[in-house]
Amino acid sequence: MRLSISTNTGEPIFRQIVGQVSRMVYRGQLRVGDELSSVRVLAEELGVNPNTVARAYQELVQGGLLESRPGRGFFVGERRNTFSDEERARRLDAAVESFLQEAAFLGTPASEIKAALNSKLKSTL
Amino acid sequence: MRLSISTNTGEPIFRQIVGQVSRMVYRGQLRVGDELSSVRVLAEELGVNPNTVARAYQELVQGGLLESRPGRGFFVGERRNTFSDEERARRLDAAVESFLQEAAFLGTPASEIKAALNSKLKSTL
DNA sequence: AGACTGTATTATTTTCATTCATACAGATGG
DNA sequence: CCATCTGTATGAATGAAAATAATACAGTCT
Repeated sequence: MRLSISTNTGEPIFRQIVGQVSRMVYRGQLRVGDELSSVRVLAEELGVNPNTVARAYQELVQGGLLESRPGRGFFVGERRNTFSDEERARRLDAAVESFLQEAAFLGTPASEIKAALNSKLKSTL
Repeated sequence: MRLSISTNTGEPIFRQIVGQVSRMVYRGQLRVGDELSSVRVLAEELGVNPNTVARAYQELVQGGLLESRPGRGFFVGERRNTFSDEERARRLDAAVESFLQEAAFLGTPASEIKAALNSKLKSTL
């Protein structure tokens, strides 16, 4: 399933997994019905504890991207809206704000900010 | 200086300060030569430890936004490039990636992603 | 039956942000 | 000159969260 984690970034491992799987679903690299690596297998591949993977997968279930079939595995599900409009807007706003704060810290011009975003949106979707 | 922090978000306080000051400089709400609230005063205002504010300010000095004048205070300085092009590109890329991961997790359409970003770029700059 | 799956629980370790308590030196104004 | 601001530095303690570890149990599949 080709996931990669970094341990030096401060970004929690379970959150890295959530983010990467989210993007793979978003891009269509993972489609409805696809089965994910099992908790234990992915944990082995990444060299982390199974509990950590399980937590990430649970988060993705809560987020409406995955379905759990006990005894079988985790599968990409039909997208469900698990957040209220307010909650979703609030989280998106926080994400934008966080992004712009880092861009401002780096002194990145607005044009360059848009370019960086657009390039990633086009090249991967 | 109107800064606001939240303690429930998981985002470290010192990082919130760095981000907010960065944005104020980026917007021009803080201009070259302007003096910032002193470490102890801002700490009092925010109800946090002076060390936390000091750490944030130090980070902003490292980032090339502020200058420290011992015994006098912190001031907005002429913007210095303290990061190599590679480092800057790397950090910007990481920020974009993090942003897109959250957007993907929320299932936000590309059009909405751009809209959210553009609205913040226009309304504040 | 055996080997996988997810799930659950409890305890422990680790890491990091934050607080607390001081202390010291430079700058400033009365 | 002295009081009071400023930044800087240090070391210890606290707290919270992530991650690990060790099991155990139940469902599924061949």
